[in-house]
Amino acid sequence: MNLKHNNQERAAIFADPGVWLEGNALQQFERVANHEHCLRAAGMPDLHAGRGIPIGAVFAMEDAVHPLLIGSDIGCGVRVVPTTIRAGGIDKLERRVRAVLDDDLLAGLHVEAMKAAWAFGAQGLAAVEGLPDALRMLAAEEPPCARPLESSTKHLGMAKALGSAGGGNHFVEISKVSAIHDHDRAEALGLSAQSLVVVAHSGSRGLGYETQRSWSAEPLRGQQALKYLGQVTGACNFARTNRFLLSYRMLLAMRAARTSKVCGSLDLVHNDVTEAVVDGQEVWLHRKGAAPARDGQPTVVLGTRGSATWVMEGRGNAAALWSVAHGAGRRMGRSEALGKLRMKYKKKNLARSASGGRVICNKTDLLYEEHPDAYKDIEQIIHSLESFNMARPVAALEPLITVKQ
DNA sequence: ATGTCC
Repeated sequence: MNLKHNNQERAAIFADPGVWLEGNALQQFERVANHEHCLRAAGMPDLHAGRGIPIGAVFAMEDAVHPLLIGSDIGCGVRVVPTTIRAGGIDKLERRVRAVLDDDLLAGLHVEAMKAAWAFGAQGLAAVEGLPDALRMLAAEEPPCARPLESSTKHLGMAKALGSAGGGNHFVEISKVSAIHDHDRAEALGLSAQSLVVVAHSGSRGLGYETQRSWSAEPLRGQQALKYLGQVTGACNFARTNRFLLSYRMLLAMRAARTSKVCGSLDLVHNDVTEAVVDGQEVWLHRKGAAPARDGQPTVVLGTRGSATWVMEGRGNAAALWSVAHGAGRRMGRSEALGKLRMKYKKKNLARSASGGRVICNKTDLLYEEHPDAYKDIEQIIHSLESFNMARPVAALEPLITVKQ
């Protein structure tokens, strides 16, 4: 690769030789890495092309914050909620999931919930009177969030997006712990063999989209940067709350929406900007589809609806900018997947994945675009993360019921 | 990705 090197480690892609990387994605990565203020760049093994900016990468930028590197889905991430419920009959579970999808989770308190979400994250829902008691009790267990500088009034129109996954690769699912690789770590996280787990992948919906739209493509410094970062904080709080609510809905279906049945939770943001020190220098760490992987801290790498999601333990690899892949990474673009997979699979066969999981999705195109075949092999991604000492496996979560709506 | 193009 033709990268300007200050030293050999300045920009690198952390993927095993066997991991396929699309030429366009490599070009996009190279272009950002060669930016004059990019101190370091790390490409994850799930690197794939985005709209100008590659997805599955981390960029350490000196001097300024670059909203363009974050894009519209500010605060996008993954939540994992382990439970004490043992995997059982899937038919009954699917019926219950379908039943709860019609409920109004927020009981008509969308605006109040959104204000609380923006300012305090999921914990804020505990203080919203009128919400269901079970929801408020679970919310009270949530960790506190950073406080944004501004209020949320500008984005109140986005309130109704709270509690639904959105489009694209977003989903909420019920999985089971199908394999445990590190018993001590798994136990510490509340993950026991064959127990049910909720996995939610979603972001800040239209709120992040509007935030991004309100800024130009220019890098931000000083007061401008602070203002943007405050909005990122609010969008991240909103996105975390959204994942909390998506998870809560699945917990309701599992009859597990109470603190005694929930074994903690993980919530990892893979699309944001944070402060860090790289090579002794303060930088803005832009994560674009890359999950944090600090030493000894848990992280999550998403599979597909037909392959396992992995809970891992970060190794704090500084060369990889303390990050891991956020998922399997696309092998095919959306239109490519639509074209190729429509030939290969009949629509009626898409309601179940090859591994037997159920899929609840009323958009036919999305079923093809997000088909497991459109993604790289998750095992290769996990192996890459191990071989580069970025993270090590803790437990595999096999999807049982995937909801995309 | 997007209260997403009608």
